[in-house]
Amino acid sequence: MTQAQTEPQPRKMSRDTRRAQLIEATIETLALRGYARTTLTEVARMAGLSHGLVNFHFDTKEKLLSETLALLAEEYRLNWLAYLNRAGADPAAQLAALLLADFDPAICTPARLSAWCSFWGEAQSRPLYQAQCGANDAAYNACIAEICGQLLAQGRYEGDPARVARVLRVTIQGVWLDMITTTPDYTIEEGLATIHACAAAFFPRHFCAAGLIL
Amino acid sequence: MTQAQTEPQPRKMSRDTRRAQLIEATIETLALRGYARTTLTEVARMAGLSHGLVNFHFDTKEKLLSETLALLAEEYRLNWLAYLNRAGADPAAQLAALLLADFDPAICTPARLSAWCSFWGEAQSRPLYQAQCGANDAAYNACIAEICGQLLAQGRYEGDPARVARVLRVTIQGVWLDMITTTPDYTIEEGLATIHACAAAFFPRHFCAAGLIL
DNA sequence: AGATTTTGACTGGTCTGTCAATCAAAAACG
DNA sequence: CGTTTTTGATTGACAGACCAGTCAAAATCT
Repeated sequence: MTQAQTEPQPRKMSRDTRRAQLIEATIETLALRGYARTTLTEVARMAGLSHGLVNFHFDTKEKLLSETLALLAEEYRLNWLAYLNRAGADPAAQLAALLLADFDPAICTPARLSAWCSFWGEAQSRPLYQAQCGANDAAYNACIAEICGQLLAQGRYEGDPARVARVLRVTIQGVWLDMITTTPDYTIEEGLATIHACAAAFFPRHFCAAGLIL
Repeated sequence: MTQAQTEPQPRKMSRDTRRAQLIEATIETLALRGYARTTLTEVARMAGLSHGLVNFHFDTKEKLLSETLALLAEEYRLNWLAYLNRAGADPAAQLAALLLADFDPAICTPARLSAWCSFWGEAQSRPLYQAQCGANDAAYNACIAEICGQLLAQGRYEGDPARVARVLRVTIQGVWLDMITTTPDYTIEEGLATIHACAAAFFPRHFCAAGLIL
């Protein structure tokens, strides 16, 4: 999790355990060194293992990065789906849940945020990101747009659902970026407050700076 | 501007012209190949010149990238300052100018947006970005926060100036990201409409989806 | 001619992917 | 139950490729 050569570690571990360990080391390396300087040797050192083992488990560097992105995407997807399921049927509660989901401590980690950012930086020039996350992103966009549409109708607000949804979505993304680039980085609470201020601007009878009203 | 070996080109050009040409080729390469795969050979080929010339004019790859980022940052800064100066003293007009500035065709180019995105992806792990853009970003943030504060006071709106400003700022950034990553990419008009929808949510008596009111 | 730009080959270093050897655990055996 | 064999994970050295930076020679300009 942290650096290298800490515990002696059992020499032989299950395939899945090692793969998970190496993917975690990849996330840490992406965060610490950036995409361009993420090397197999660096990842291996971060995991406290040898270089050859990375190729043994993942064949190529590209597959390692691809599976790392897949893990991030899947844990992100499962997280907001879980929040959404717990929220019930009320659109305001659903929206509040979606906003909260992205600041869950399991998702909103410095290392994970930085890793996401590294992938975004390369996304434009590689099919990898779209192939891995395109469907997930589309599902999320459709979901938050649907919820915004319902809330706009229910509260008799004016506005285009797609645009309101897009503003909320990119505000979350932007706050994520801020949280890792600005110095000193601000807290999860401040990030959430910013999103809630945005939601309150669009839905003033349902949201305030502290979050959902009621 | 586009690919390589098009015109025969005069062999000897002024120092500054060549440098500008190589920087432009760097932007194109960053956009096309991403940060990690941007090599000096690639940049030189994009400019239709030889590899060695890049080192002749910029010494190191790092200096080339640094000066490329400096150019982007400076043309960005000059652009919004020019828009702001033309806007007069009214905070609503100033804010409208600031929002429009980021969608100026000279700034809001696919290649430039992609290049920015490449730098953001590496920003977290390298001091380069902060050193080059930290002051500019801080000035921009202070400026838009000041304007938002004035407009909030003038219009008797409620809200924290810093948070409103941050939402507007990251919405612009997020729309930029969307414009290059989503398929099919949407137009500058749709991007502007999204920003205006956001401004209208915070300042409903000054902005509508079409922009500044009055 | 002298100064400056431009080229392309070359070097040293780094990275990825391969592979034979090694090692630890499990399985088979006596 | 102790020993041997098998299996599969692990290592580190190595080869091939690529890249940044150097430089001597060539081309171009003044």
